[in-house]
Amino acid sequence: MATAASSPYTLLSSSPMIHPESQAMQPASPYRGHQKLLQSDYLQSVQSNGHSLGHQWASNLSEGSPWSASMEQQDVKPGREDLQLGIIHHRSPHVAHHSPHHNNHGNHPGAWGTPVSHNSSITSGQQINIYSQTGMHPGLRDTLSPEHSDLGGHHCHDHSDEETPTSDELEHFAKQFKQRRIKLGFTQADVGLALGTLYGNVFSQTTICRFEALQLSFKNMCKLKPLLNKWLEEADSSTGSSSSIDKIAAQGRKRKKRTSIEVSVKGVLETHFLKCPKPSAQEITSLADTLQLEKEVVRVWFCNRRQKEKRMTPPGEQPPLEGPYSHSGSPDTINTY
DNA sequence: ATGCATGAGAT
DNA sequence: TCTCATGCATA
Repeated sequence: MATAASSPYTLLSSSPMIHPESQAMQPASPYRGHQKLLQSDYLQSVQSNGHSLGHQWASNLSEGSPWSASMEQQDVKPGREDLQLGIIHHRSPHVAHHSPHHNNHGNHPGAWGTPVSHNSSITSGQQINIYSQTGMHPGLRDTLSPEHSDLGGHHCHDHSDEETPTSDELEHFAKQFKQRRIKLGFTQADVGLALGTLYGNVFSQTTICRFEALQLSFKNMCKLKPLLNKWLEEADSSTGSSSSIDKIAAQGRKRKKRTSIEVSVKGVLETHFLKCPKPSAQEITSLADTLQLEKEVVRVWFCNRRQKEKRMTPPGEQPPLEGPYSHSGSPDTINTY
């Protein structure tokens, strides 16, 4: 495997490989959630701004106290007018997408596999999960509150669009998306950039990856789905057409180096997390002191840990059921041509 | 693919 | 200060 030269912090690190991908696919269907509460209450800048990176760490190689003294955020905005990469948008088959946002006020976030035992009303009530309670993983401790504003069954728009996809639907879409993406020869990073180029929302490889792996919150998945779906349409519309992948040179700023927490320390943190997922500032401080970590690091660790819990596909509950036989028995129907 | 990190908004 | 969306850097 040709490994890209890992330049710590210089300029771009765009791998010159237009090579589709090389990651193992996970045919697993992690969760079997069934919750149709959509909580897309916000529709943040979905367009109009293509880049909003702001925190750029000054090249501070010294790891003495990276983020304590000089953390200036001088955002360099690369005026990328419009970058065409790969996809040429020339025709849109059918742009059928209305505003899928009927803002529901605060609901509980995350909680994918939350077994809604009393799901009474769905937002747009149309696609009921037939998998009602086939098998839910105990790994997910729900955040389900008995109160869920149904707000649903009155103004039901029965548009067969991306109203409120179910977990199963999202799961399927993600899977299909990945396959097509790969078939088309795009990397996750390509897609992320393309989204920015086409719609003004740039996403990183990370996000695309997490989407495909269903490691985002339900709400987040719902938000991204339309975008990715659109990209798919565009991409497959221009199949065969010259797909020249151009990458833009990265900026050259840097960020703080990632703190590596030792495994043993992680173990301690985990233990504490199990006891108390939300330690107080005091607790965090003492814990940090004990572990000889900065308080911020500990605090962030807990935050991330909580987030991880909220995402589905709890670590360890990923059934990769792919035995010795690597037969691709996927009855997917993605044949467009 | 993931771990640690940032920042905007909600509390 | 937490949550939530998101990403750089890294394994």
